[in-house]
Amino acid sequence: MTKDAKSAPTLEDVARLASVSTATVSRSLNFPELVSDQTRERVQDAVDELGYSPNFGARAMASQRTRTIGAIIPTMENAVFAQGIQALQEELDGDGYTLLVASSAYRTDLEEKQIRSLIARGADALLLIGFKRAPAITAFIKARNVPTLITWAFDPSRTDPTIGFDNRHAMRRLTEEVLRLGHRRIALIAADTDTNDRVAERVRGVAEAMREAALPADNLVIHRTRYGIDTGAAGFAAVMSQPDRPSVVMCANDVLAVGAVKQAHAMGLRVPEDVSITGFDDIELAQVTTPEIATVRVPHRDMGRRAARALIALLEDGTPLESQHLNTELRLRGSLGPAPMP
Amino acid sequence: MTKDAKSAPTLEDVARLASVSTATVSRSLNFPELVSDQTRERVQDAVDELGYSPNFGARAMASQRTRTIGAIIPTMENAVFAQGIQALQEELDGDGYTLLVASSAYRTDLEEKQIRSLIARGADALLLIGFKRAPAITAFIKARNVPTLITWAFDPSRTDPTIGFDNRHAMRRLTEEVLRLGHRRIALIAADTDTNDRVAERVRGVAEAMREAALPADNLVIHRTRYGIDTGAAGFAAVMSQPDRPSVVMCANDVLAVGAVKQAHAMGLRVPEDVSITGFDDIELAQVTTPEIATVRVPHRDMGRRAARALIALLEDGTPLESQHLNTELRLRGSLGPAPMP
DNA sequence: GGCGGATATGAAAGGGCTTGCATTCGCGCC
DNA sequence: GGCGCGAATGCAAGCCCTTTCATATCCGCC
Repeated sequence: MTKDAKSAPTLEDVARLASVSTATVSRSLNFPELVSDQTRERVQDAVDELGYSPNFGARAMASQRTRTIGAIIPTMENAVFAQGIQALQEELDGDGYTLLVASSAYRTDLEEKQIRSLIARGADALLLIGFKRAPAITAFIKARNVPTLITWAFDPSRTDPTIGFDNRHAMRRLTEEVLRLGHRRIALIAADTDTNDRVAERVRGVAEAMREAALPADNLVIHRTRYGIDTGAAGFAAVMSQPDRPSVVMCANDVLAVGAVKQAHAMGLRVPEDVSITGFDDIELAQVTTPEIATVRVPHRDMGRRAARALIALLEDGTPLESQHLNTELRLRGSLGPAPMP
Repeated sequence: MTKDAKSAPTLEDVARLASVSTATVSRSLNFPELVSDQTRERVQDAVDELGYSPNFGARAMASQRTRTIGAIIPTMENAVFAQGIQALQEELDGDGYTLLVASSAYRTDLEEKQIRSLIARGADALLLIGFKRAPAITAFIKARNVPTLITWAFDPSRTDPTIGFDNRHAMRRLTEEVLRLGHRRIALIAADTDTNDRVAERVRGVAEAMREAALPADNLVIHRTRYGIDTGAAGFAAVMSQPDRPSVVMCANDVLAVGAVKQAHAMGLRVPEDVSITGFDDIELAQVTTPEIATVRVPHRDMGRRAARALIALLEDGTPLESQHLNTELRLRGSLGPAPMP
């Protein structure tokens, strides 16, 4: 009856039970090789008997590290980031690191709050999506000396360590393919580009390809909306109800594209005979519609895994973070076909 | 030049700059009403100037609470839990609580690890999915005195505080509807029931309805598999390649059902003319296929919100957790039709 | 037998915050 | 004018661990 039922056993409780000092218990748990077999066993027994597990806060405070990586993603509601984060998590887990995930709902103010919170929680490093954020928060991270890795984007002109892909280039290639199929009037459904630089790049990619093909800017209609199947559907309805209908509706991600396909069905339009639809990301969702969605394959898992490896190498051996450029691939599927004859 | 560029400013730094004691700074931040306007202002200025934010570990240690709720969900890879968790998070956030989410990949051993980790991190309360777990870990939670709320399930015979719905009853009602449409041979694609009690209940619900309709147990074929669109497709292919084809393939969740629909297309089977398909959960995904999937609507968001409210009420005012039974609703959609004439 | 050098352990100093208790101050009131 | 009281603040203990430095022990070897 030596312990209060209410509160967790501490190192000291274990030490007392094992008749050693707290230092020895700590070593026995963290550096078993520094302790004699006999002692280690006694300590282990005590630990088991008490059901001891170390207090994270105290440990963080004493050791000044947490083996915790913080990641902030824009949303958990759809699968866009799920795979990459899952891979990140698995890889970190294998090396005894814990991933803390927060979601910002695509809001920069929330992202800032989450960044502060993760740093306050002692995250040894951060993983963020995209480049765009307020200078103040970037400065804060720098001042706190927290290593930070950017993903889901790539920009050679930036010096921030990045493991990602070139959104603009990928979208440009997809657009070139679209143009090759004879499409001339393009609608683009995309999220807000002010806070989402990946989308801004994708939009730019479309524009670039069109410019290069000497098409007037008027031939591109951009519809802004939140991400969602429902908003994709609404967006599709909106762009298709205009006087000069586009022959292809490109979507800045697959979730929107799925909504678009759904809406096309609802409006009695055949895809791709009447209208083509494209997406971006190549999440599983892209292959459940009929027809399947033509899209850009993003190496989500690979990106997550590499990010984990880079962060671990940094934290364990001090290997500096180095940017890595990953390739995307076109996935041309049934939803994209030749432009209908006028 | 009073601070080391490497390390974060502390309460003491702020206190010094504001010419007050650390106690006053602490109070000024946590209980502003206890401090004079003038002092509060000085403190705030110092905080801003230094870019101070409190060290979470130290705070947790000193105050013995973290305003953090831990949740462990089986997977983040699909949307089954996403909505509920999102709602939970939003509601907690509004009251200054932080949600820590971990995923267990449907593995009990991982879930245990995560539970320990969340408790070590000082979670003030836990939210878990379903009832099934090892007695040892339940005892551990009890010993640590961490309030725990169960969700995504409901079992009146259990005393554990639960906010959820009755999986068995829901599936039974859906099955009754299936039988009413003349189906007699049923295939059921479901995840492993040993570790997943929600699924076990759903399976039981189907069996109950069939027994009540005096159908022999042989008329139900159960195919076990992991959750996934691909595994759903494979499962569908498997059950449909057997000699005595079922007229309906019921799936224990929508993700599997989507895979089934996809596979039906691939096999040239018309849904529901040749074969009916049903799901469970009513996630967004269920409405992107053609035809849309008949399923059971689960009040995800409501569940998340209520869970948050209950936990906050407990932590703030000591209001004991009370179980709440939420209702599900059938969503009969195009994928379910009358059994074909033999 | 005694000494050097591993090897194993202990004592104690933080690390940053909260909070009970003590102290100070200014005010109203008798 | 002095007393009591509430408001504002300070002091210092305590939360639980890690880690440096010192100490104790044991071994082999000259």
